[in-house]
Amino acid sequence: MNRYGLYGKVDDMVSIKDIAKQAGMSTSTVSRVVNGKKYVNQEKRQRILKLIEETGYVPNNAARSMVLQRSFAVGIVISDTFNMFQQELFSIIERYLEIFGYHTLFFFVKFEDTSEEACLTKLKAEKLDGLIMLYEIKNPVFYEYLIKTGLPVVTATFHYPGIPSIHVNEEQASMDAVNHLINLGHRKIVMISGDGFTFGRQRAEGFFQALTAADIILEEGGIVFVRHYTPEFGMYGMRELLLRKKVGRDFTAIFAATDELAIGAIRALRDEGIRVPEDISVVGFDDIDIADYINPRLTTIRQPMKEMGEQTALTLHRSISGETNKTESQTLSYKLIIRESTMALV
Amino acid sequence: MNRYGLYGKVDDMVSIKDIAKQAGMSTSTVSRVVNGKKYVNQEKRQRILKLIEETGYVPNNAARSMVLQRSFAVGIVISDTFNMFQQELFSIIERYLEIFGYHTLFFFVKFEDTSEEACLTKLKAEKLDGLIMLYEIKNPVFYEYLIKTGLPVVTATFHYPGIPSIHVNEEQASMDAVNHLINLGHRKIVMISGDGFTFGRQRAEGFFQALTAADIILEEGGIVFVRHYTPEFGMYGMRELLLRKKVGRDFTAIFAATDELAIGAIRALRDEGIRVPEDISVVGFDDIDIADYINPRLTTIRQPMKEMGEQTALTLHRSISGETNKTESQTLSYKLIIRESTMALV
DNA sequence: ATGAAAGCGCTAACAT
DNA sequence: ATGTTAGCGCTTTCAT
Repeated sequence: MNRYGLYGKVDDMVSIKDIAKQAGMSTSTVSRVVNGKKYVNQEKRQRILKLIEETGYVPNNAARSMVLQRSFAVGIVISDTFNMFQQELFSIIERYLEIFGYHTLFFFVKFEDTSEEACLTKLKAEKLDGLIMLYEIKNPVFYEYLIKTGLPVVTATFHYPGIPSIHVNEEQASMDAVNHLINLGHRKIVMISGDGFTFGRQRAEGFFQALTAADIILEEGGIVFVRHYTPEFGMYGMRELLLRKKVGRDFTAIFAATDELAIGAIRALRDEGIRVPEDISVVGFDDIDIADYINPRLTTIRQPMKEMGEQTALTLHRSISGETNKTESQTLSYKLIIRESTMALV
Repeated sequence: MNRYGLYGKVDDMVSIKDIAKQAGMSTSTVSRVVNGKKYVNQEKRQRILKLIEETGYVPNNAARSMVLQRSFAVGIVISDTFNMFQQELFSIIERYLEIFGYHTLFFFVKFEDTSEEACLTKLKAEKLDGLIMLYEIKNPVFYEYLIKTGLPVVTATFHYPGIPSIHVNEEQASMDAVNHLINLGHRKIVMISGDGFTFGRQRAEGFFQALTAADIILEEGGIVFVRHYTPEFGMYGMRELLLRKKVGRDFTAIFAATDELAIGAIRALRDEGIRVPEDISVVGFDDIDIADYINPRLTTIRQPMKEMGEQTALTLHRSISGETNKTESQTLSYKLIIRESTMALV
């Protein structure tokens, strides 16, 4: 190992000094050119530009970040097992962030307990301009740090007191989903949700409320909470429900807290020869891309992903830029998408 | 805007100086403690450790990266519209990279022409320890730069001359997939692939070869190349095929270059009332998680994702560490997974 | 309009 | 065992 890099090759990275030397000028002048400042002679500017072009010079981020005391980078905190909805969302966010001129740093948090702490440590090591949270960290210390340092933050798909968030009214949306089932004549409705995050509880809450509003009494064991919002766990959840309840007699419809849960549930039903929607209607939540391609095509709640991503990035950008228009949380509108997985009770 | 950060709050980031001052020692000593070096008095070490704990001090990455002339970060170049296979793959890679002590920087490349260039520029701005490519950059200049600088690189799922890669024998695997169909009695087989990347052509090549080996002549128009490997384009591709060919008479089976293409194809077939596998057998490629959950469950080629991810990370790590055991490319073994979407021709 | 010099936070070589 | 110092690449006063 030598100063030219670990792998024993000469690090022929060109620096601002190289450009300056070759141009016969000072680094200050080069810096001015690079940053498009005024007060540089046109000829010299051209010469430097040419040199930059030829050498492929790009300013070093770390050095830049040091002097400027900022990184032009925003962090995105996300589950390392992000689901399709989250993927689509962060792809959109990332694209907007790039438009606004930020780099994006991902902080994947794993399901283990130590991971949230590790995430905070990694965060601190960067001079982030801002942070977007797509994963609901549980440890309050994390939020305390964010608030203490005054780092601009926005959360999406969940809310934490004192931090602007972009989200949908989960309860309301879930009520709409369940009401769709009720309007179709279903009275015996069960649910699969997850115990992991707030949205899982909120969606369950909406489920309860819709039932209550329709004077339906949820039977004992009519809801299961699984560990992850994946097809696999949707399948497990459905199997559990099937053990507890008899199709037709005990339930004719099911509300899954996410599309992926719904997909797993449908498979479990199919494994038992139960047809969707003829025997059981299924409604999901999120409207991930694939929801329109599976068999049967899934009835679900569409979250306005594009708008969510855009607003999340924009809100953060405004917060970073110091536009102090008290960026409050935004509740975006969702939409019930009726497809093939639900039908009227016969 | 002030020197305390853009957003007008005091940047109470603690630095090594703060710790040193509070401890009444020099920054060198603190640095030694932070980096677990020897030659520090036990008492002092304890005191410093306590201070670090209390203040929540974490060394600044940018500064570290500057002196050390390396970042402890490896870049991952990936499509901004990465598919499920790629997602699963990079999640695994990211996990191993973390185990090896690297940060991960993502470089999303978009479909636009300018994006590859922009990616290279962003790359240069970082003092990366290494690079993993999951997206097949077309511009040779990119590779030239990598080779010229001697940056450790490994590509996964594709190969570029002179750069170690981790992959599967795409042609062979495709031949196996098609042979499965042939063994089932199918002789009239069509294909949907994409024109984007090498693997799309390789999979098509395997398709041709399997046909040739079985003395089957591919009819004109029996293969369509779509723009993206998504369900949506799988649907378009299938519709095109349906326009050209008559089910049963002209084809009884289809090979899709990816599972996502297969999923879209199946939906297009269903839209026309054509049953899978009764009327048409379908085989995909990748074995993404969802392949086992859709209806019908998909017959496909399983790529050894876990092993690919592990080997990719490991190979890069070795390359960075200077273990010069000429890390050659590795061809990993795949497996045909037979599920419900294929059946014997009746 | 341009350059010299200081300094961002950190590590390592050198001195003690 | 510990401190002093130089310097990583860059930007920005401050002179000129």
